[in-house]
Amino acid sequence: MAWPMKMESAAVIQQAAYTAVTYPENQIILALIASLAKVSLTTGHTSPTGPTVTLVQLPNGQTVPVHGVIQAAQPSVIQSPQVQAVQISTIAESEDSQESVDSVTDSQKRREILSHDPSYRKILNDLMSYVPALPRFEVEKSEEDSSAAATPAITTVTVPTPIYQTSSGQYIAITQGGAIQLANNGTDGVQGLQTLTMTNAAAAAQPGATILQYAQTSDGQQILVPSNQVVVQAASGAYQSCAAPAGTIAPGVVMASSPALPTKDVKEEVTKKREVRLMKNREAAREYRRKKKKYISCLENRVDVLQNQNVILIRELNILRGFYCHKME
DNA sequence: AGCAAGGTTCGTCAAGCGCT
DNA sequence: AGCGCTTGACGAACCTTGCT
Repeated sequence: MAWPMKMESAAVIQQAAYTAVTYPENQIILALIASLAKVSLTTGHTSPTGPTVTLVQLPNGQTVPVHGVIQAAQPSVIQSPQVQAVQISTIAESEDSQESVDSVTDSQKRREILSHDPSYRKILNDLMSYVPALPRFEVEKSEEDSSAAATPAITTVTVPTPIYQTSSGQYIAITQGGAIQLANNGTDGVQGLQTLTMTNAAAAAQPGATILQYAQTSDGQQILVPSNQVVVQAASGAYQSCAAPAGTIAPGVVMASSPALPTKDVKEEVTKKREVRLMKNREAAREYRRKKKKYISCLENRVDVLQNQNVILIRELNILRGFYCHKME
């Protein structure tokens, strides 16, 4: 078809050149574009209110001011997935492909969400490490990280998560309010839910203290209690917890620790330490695998982005080839 | 349904690294 | 040096799939 074309072709050339020059890996394409079209691009300044005006000098010496169609120099797709998505959708629309529009919209949304993901940003930064001129994403601390940071040190160090599992598979969660919830492992978890009410007399952690203590439930099972809490058994038989001033126990209260835990038994101590270590490592392994999965999914998304970008560039190259051949005739 | 092969998930161990 | 965290490797248990 005949180009209504000077403007459009110039815009395409400029867009292609811009796209290519933005990504170092596209230098070959850029060289090809330059050799094919033999155009020189002069990007005008962007007024605060108006669009960029780009002067495109065509091989015959004619200078074409290009408005509107050519967007002002914008951040690279590689920097920002959202921008890439816009570019893709523009071209997809011109291709009259509803399917690709839909998929692009989906991926746009997906990338928009992902762009806020620290793992994704880290990947992007890694990928951009060979493009020093381009700005980096600031890797945000994830929610878990920030929440972990806000957690008092004593809690994190001694008990990473207040959920414990007994030797019989029961799960024990110690809530913020100090209640102990018991849940049976397996399908009947709800049925087996029990609650031991605990009164947390002082929320403040005692820094530096590492106390391993076990409370015994009604069915004789031992449970691990955070080191900043002392579990005592009141006269009524109810279990209570209070802040544990390091090494001191209020007189007159009966410790509910298991009789099977003689404090001077080194073997027991070693066993308990090992259990804590295993529990921590178990949690760490879970967390590591979770992060790994997230990272892999981000990489997969990155593959999608680059594949789309590749399609765009090839398309633009073909257009330019056609334009060049047309000019030569 | 039963079985085997392959895949996935999870817990554990151990090495390495950074921090104090 | 000791400690805690991260991460690769390994094995066990469980799940999925294809075949008979």
